[in-house]
Amino acid sequence: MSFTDAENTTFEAFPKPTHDHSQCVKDALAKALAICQVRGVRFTELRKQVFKLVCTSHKPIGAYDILDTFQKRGRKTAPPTVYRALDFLLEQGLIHRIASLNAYIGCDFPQEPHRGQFVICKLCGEATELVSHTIEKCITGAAEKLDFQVQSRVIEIIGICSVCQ
Amino acid sequence: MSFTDAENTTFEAFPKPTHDHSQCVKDALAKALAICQVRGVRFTELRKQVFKLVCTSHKPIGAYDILDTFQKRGRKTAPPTVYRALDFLLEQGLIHRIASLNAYIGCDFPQEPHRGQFVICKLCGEATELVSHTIEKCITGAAEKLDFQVQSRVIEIIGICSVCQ
DNA sequence: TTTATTTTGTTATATTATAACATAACAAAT
DNA sequence: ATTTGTTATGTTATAATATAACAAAATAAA
Repeated sequence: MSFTDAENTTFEAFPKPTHDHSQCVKDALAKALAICQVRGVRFTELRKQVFKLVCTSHKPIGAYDILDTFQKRGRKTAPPTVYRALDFLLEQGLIHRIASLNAYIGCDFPQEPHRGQFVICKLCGEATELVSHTIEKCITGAAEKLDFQVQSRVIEIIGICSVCQ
Repeated sequence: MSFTDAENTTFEAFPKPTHDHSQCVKDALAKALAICQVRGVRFTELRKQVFKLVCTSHKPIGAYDILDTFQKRGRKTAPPTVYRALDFLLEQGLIHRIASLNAYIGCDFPQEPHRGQFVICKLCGEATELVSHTIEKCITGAAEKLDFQVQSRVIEIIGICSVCQ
């Protein structure tokens, strides 16, 4: 369930440790599948497996964590296999990359193209996504004044979440 | 020369290729020196050399570029030497790290502690710094609603600068 | 069912960053 | 000035993240 506040920021509440995560994964998978079907791109078994691993929790996961999991499961996997699947998922907007962590997280709003803005807890590692139109506007405004054509943004807010305080 | 706009965003104009860059370096060095003196921390020769290399241009520079330059100059240097100097400069707020590029850039406003917000040109690699209080407020607002304690942020805007269009 | 395209596998290597321990330089106190 | 503690740098090795280049397999299109 997502919220939209007075400043026109949409966000998911910070994931509570008690929430039913299997439902998150189920929902995310269903959405991803539907999106790929509509777009006529292939949600192959490999990509699905990588996506599921990224969605395993709301903590951003590293490419090599995914690799290790595959290998522990007995699947002989090399880095490019994982990175290619991640690249596909990034292109389709099904996941985001967290630059400050070199890690990947499932997208909460994959239906519509958007730029993720993230709030990341240093202690538990959990992260949640914002879509703030105010931040967007402010960035757009500053960019215009600089005569700068914006193509992408990295917005990551790091600190301590409500659960960990 | 920096500007402040109606949305309370302070920024440097995107560096023009014609600007007198030696003056930038001179100013930055003077500021850095003064700041270190006031704080009673040591702006050693190594740190100064690394700082000068970071300030060589307004393009964020990689740690290994700095390393290579030292080595080309005949100074036998290993990565930790460079990273430690960078860490010092980061701690003192004299430079910033650009997470999306794994690179480092001189700070335009080192006098006062602040969070850098960056606008980075994909084509020429040049970058400039913003200090937008509106973005700050928006982040703070969203964080409050999430009951989240903000410690740091990564704000990087990527696109095409006025010069490269 | 051949052909073209896309996806995945495989090997090697590039890039960025840090751990761990040794030495040197400096500062403070006798 | 000289010992002592502290900070900074040197050195070696390695960890962590990511990509290049080419081969094989799977799928889609003709």
